Formats: sequence, structure tokens, C-alpha cells
Amino acid sequence: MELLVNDGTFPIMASTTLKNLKKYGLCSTVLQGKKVKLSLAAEEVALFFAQMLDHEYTTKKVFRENYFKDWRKKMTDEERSLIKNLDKCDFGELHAMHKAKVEAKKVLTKEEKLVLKEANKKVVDEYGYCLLDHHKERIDNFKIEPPGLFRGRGEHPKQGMLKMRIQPEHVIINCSKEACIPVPPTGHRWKEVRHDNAVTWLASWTENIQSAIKYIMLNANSKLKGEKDWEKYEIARKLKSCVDDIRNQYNQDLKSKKMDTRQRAVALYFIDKLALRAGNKKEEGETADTVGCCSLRVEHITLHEKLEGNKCVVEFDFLGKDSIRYYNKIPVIKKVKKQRAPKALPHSPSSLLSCLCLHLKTGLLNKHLSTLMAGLTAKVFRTYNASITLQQQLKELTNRYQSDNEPEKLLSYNRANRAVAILCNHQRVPPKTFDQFMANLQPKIDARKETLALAKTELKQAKKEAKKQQTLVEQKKAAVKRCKEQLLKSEVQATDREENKQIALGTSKLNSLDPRISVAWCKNMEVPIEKIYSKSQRDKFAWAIDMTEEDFEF
DNA sequence: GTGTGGACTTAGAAACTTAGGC
DNA sequence: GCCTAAGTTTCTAAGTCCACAC
Repeated sequence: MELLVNDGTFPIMASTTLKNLKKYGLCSTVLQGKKVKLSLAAEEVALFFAQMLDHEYTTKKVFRENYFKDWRKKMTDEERSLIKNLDKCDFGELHAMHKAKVEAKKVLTKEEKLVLKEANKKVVDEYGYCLLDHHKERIDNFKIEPPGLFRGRGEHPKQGMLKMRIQPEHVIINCSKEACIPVPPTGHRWKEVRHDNAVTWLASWTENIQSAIKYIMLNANSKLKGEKDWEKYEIARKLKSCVDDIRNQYNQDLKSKKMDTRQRAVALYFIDKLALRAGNKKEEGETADTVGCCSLRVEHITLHEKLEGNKCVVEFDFLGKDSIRYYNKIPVIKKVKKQRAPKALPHSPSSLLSCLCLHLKTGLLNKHLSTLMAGLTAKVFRTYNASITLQQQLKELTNRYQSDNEPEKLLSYNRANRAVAILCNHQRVPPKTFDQFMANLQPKIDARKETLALAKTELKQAKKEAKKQQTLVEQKKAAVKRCKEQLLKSEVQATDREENKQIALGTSKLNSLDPRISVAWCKNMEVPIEKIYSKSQRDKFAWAIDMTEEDFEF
């Protein structure tokens, strides 16, 4: 059968409904050399797969199996009897159609792009705001998630499953009693309208993959989120005043006769020292196999009596949140080692675990922490250690590399930020173009060195003839200065980039670092805040930018 | 005490926009 | 002015933690 209509404007976004699909026509997929005209529902799901054909996901067994199972559910009886093997389906044509659509979007004229931008702004203006306590606030994710294929991270057992289209009938609206209830699309009704002012969400629905509730909430720049953010950092600051006592206590507890107490002490030691996450219990087989401190298993740890010149080394190797690998070798204080590795089994990982976290529940750990300080939980240690590390590093690096040069100041800031990102294990995949970029940068630096040398020579020459041409000397001086700045910028960029190859700075900046530290540093160093925070980051941290003086101490 | 659902924060990837080099 | 890479925003998955039921 042949491909029917495709005008290149096939809508695939959240607003797509089956009605839209009808409007834009049908297309086909190829089965063993034969074209098959698909029903609307099956075709839509086929397109989801075709769109992802360039992605590694579509080569994964689990993804393909899950996908095919769910695709078949959307097929008619006739289609099901015809299409029995995903490997025999050729999505090439659908894929090409999708690519063509992407390309078409790229080559739009300036005017056409502007029209799209305006239309988008209109949508944001209409749906992107709400009124909270008489203040107009920006909503963060005001669009319902469109249907598509579930992209679980790592070896997620549900990757490839079909995320269903959300209809108004799935959505709960939460607004005040006095508010105008949003009107559902014609012919539809909301699942429920409630008036719960004890929660912050505006709308919610339950997704079909993990039966998790999804929420529509306010943007980070809202008063509500800003206040919560401030509270978070105030709790972390409070920990600063009692962290020494807490450390003394868990060091004492390492010697406790009670197994529970020792386990808790070891867990706290690692949460504090290594910024590990708590590690809640997870449903086996429902998600990727990832762990945190309290859910570590025997196979994640190797004990070394001696390693690389250090005594008592614990080697961690496990997948953490988002299936990001945590690999670290750390020498531990002797008493931890001693109590974790009894004489009878000097290197047994199981003995370590029996003393570490095997029976320790995060709930119990947090209950204990709340007795040590109001509001203290395991995650506060991450925020605290991230922020205190930034502050210490900024002091140290800024003093060590005293410079009035902005690129160098920013390099110091990024290095301090990097120390935190390393502590928190915030990784990224190195950009594909990384090696090429670095290879290109060196000749650029060499060229700039040559230009600088030449500019210096010319300046010398001009000085010789100074009496005749004073303006020329000034010009040459300016040229030398400019060359120096450009060279420095390139050199700093090379260093920064190399050090940042596999490190993601944004996550800690956004979630773990008290913004007041950065604001105070900017004021002290006379660096514009725009140099370290983007527009949306400045909006999020407006509270800190407004209130922080240069003498702020975390 | 234990399990579960709900509400919220934290996170990396993808998409989109802007800046800078040629 | 065009192209590409960097910077920024958007998207939504994946954690934490608490309250409540048993």
C-alpha cells in the first residue's frame, strides 16, 4: 500500500489528538517489503518509535520488547495478525518523514520563526500564569505531558512502554473556592475539582507507566518556591552550628555495643563524608537497579587493607540516581574499619554490610537525625556540604590566584563550583565534539601568542618614533592589551573546558549551593552577577540577590 | 514497625536560542 | 551573513521524605 498524505506539518505535540491525526492524514509502515496502511491509533504509536530511530534506545532489547507489546495493544485485530515481529518492520519512511519535518522547521525564514514565537508567547500568556494570594505567578510546567515512549534511565525495565495521552477526564484541578474554575476543552470534563490549600499543586494526573502522580506546580521564581528554597538553606546553615557535635556523636556511636547504632553511625559517616544520598527502598523489577547509602549491597563495596599507599580503603562502585555510576576509593578512619571488618573475616564485604546499612531504613535514620536538630534529614548533609565547600573553595582559590582579571576570577568560581559537583557526583556525558574542540583550541592559542608577540614588536617600534607619532604609540598599546586579553581568555577557556569535561556544574548551582554565597562573592570580587547566573537562575535566586550583603557567611 | 501513597525536590537529556568566529 | 558551538531553557524521570493506615 502506498503512503497517503503527509504535508510535513504532522502535529506531534501535546495538543495532538486523534482528531488532529485524521486532519493531517494517514501514513504507512513497511512490513517485510509490503506497505501496510495503519489505523490511526497504531500509526501514531509507530511514529513515536520512528522518531526515536536515531536514538540508542531503539536498539535496546527491553525497549523494543516493551514497545512492541504496547504497540500491538493499539493495533486492530487485522494489524495484530499481520504484524508479529518488530524486527521485520521498516520504519524508514516514517523516520524520513519526521526528519523532513525537523529540517523544514530549521529552514523557516526569520519572519516565519517570529510568527511561531508570537504564537508560543500567546499560549504562555494565556496558560502560563496563575493567581496565588493575589500575586500573578508563573507556572512551571503548565503543559500536560504529551504521549510518547517512556524513556526510563539506565536499565529501566519499563523503557519503551507507551505513555498514554492524558485527557481532561484524567486531570484533577486544585484551585481556591472563589476562583474561576478553568473550563475543560469542549466535550470534556475534569476528573475532579478540589480546593486543597494545604498543597501547592494546581493540577495533577496519574501516569500509566509507574502509576505515579504528576503535578503542575509553580515556577522556581515564585514567592512560594523562593521561600521554601530560603528555608532549605537556612536549615543547612543551622547544621553548620551543630555539625561538630553530630560528628562527634556518630564517631562515638561507631564503638557502640548495639549493632543498630553502629550501622546508623557508619551510614551517617558516609552520608556526611561522601555526600551519598539516603537510599530509600525501591520496588524490585519496577525501576532501574540503583542504590544509595542505606540500600548498598555486598557487590557495591570492596575492602582493601592497603591500596595505593593508603591503609583501610573502601572502594565504592554502584549506580546512583539516574543510573549515574558512583566510583570512589576512600581511606577510612581506623575505628570504622575495625568495627566493620571483624577479625574472623578481615575482608569480608558482608561483614561490612552487616555493620553498614543492611537493616537500616531511611525513615529510622531521619527520625534519629530529627532528634539531633529540628528539620535535619539525610539530604540536608548534601546541601550543607555542597554550600560549605563552595564557600571554602572560593576563599581559598580567590586568595591563591589573586587577580583583577575577570576570566581568571570566573575560572576560580568555576573551580570552586567544580569541587562541589565532584563531591556530589554530578556527571555528564562529555560533549561529542569535545576532543575536536580541544584540538582546535590549541592552534588558536598559538596564533594568539604570535599576534601578541607581533603587537609587542610594533609597540616597541612605535615608541622609538614616539615623538613623531604619539597617537600611534597609544594605538599599539591598546592593541597589545587587547591581544593579551584575548590570549588569556582562550587559555582560561581551555583550562576550564578540560577540567569540566565530565562534570555538570548546573545541578549543584541550582539545587545545592546557597545562592547568597555566590552573590556575596560577586559583590566582593566586583563580578557582575550575570556572569555566574543566567536569566532564569537570577529569577530563581532573586530573594538572595536582593538581600545579600558582601559580608554574608554561610 | 512497616508498607504505601502523596507531595515535593533534584537530576540529566533534549530542545531551543544566542553568540562568536570565519 | 552564515554556520556552529556554547549557553540556556524545557522536559520529565527519579529521587527524598512524611503522613497515614494497618
